[in-house]
Amino acid sequence: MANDRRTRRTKKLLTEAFIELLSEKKLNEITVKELCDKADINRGTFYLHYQDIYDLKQNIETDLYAELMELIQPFSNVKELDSYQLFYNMFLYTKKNEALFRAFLGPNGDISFLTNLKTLFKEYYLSALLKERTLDITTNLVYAYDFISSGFTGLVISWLESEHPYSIEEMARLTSRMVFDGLPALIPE
Amino acid sequence: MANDRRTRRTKKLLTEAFIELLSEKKLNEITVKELCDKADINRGTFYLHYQDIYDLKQNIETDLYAELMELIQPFSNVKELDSYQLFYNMFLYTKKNEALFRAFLGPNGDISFLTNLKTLFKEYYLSALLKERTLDITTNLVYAYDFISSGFTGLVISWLESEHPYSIEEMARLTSRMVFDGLPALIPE
DNA sequence: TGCATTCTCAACAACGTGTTGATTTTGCTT
DNA sequence: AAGCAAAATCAACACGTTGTTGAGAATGCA
Repeated sequence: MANDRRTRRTKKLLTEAFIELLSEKKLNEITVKELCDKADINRGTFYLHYQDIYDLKQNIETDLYAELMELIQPFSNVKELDSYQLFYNMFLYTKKNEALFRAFLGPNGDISFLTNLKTLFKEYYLSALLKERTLDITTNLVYAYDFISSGFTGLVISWLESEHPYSIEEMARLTSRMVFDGLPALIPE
Repeated sequence: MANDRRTRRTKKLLTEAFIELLSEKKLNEITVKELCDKADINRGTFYLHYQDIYDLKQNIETDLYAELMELIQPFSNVKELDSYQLFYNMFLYTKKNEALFRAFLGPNGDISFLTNLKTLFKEYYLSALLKERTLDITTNLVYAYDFISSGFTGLVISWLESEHPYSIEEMARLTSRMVFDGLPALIPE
């Protein structure tokens, strides 16, 4: 059932139409009927694959998380962590999936997607540090990584929304500076 | 019309019921009917004050922004900026309006509320720096403040969701350290 | 080619929506 | 305390979306 060409086609069309709709209007304003009209799919067919719009959204997100984990995974198993490279890869990935990230992180986006993204990043990034050095996990440390992962995802969002005037390299470097040196490093004089 | 005791009562009841519902289910799952049942208000009355659920939400948010601006305003007009005090006041405010912030920033929350919160904070915090020192607004600087405001709101969210094991003082101090010294300041040894 | 699966189509009851007009209740005003 | 205006209630309405159904057509697979 999952690997029938017709099924793949249907899911693909619905997903594309959904991303497109999400750039126009809020999630709650999107009806199944409207989505199917845009995708040119019979409404009954939609219900063959998804329970409702939110189920569809959930499916798309789950696929994204899986890909992201594969991307981050290698970094948490290395002797010496290259933060810059991690940031770089993340920025690169968001650019490659730009339409999707814009939809999920933009004004009509989904706060739980953002939360999951931050959590994912935080877990791997923190565990990478803990493999580099033997440290106790303190409340301080957890909050510090909350700050960093939120700051980082915030940068991703601004970067996407501002038509990325900075290159991926510049964004990764800027992130590194904020994480390791703080604000003073970015204020002239 | 706005200052009738009946109107105030209706709006208050609807708002309270809404916040309560938002802690249970997602925004899109909340129907006008359900909301009015919970608030024990006639459904027709709801439409006397709001267009729909999202209009109600918008109204609540707008009130919040107004209060927040009054809170931040003084900080952007001072000769020497006390960042710690600003963070402190913000944490204090979120604690005072905890139910509301939990609803809007929690799993069923609203991404545009978060965005607006970040923007508000960023604008005032950045303009405070620019009054302290005469600087050009560079892309670097704007992104730096994106990072900070996202990190800060991220901390607020984590803090609220973790039943705040740290005091407001500790959170404000931790934020300061992340902003001005970066991660190394929080890693022991 | 033949079989199974998927998609389409039309129809259905059920439900929430937004609005209406008539009526009752409430609160400001003097 | 009385009178007037404004707000809340109630019942009813047409409307659109939802989720499901059964039968038939189209498509992919082997």
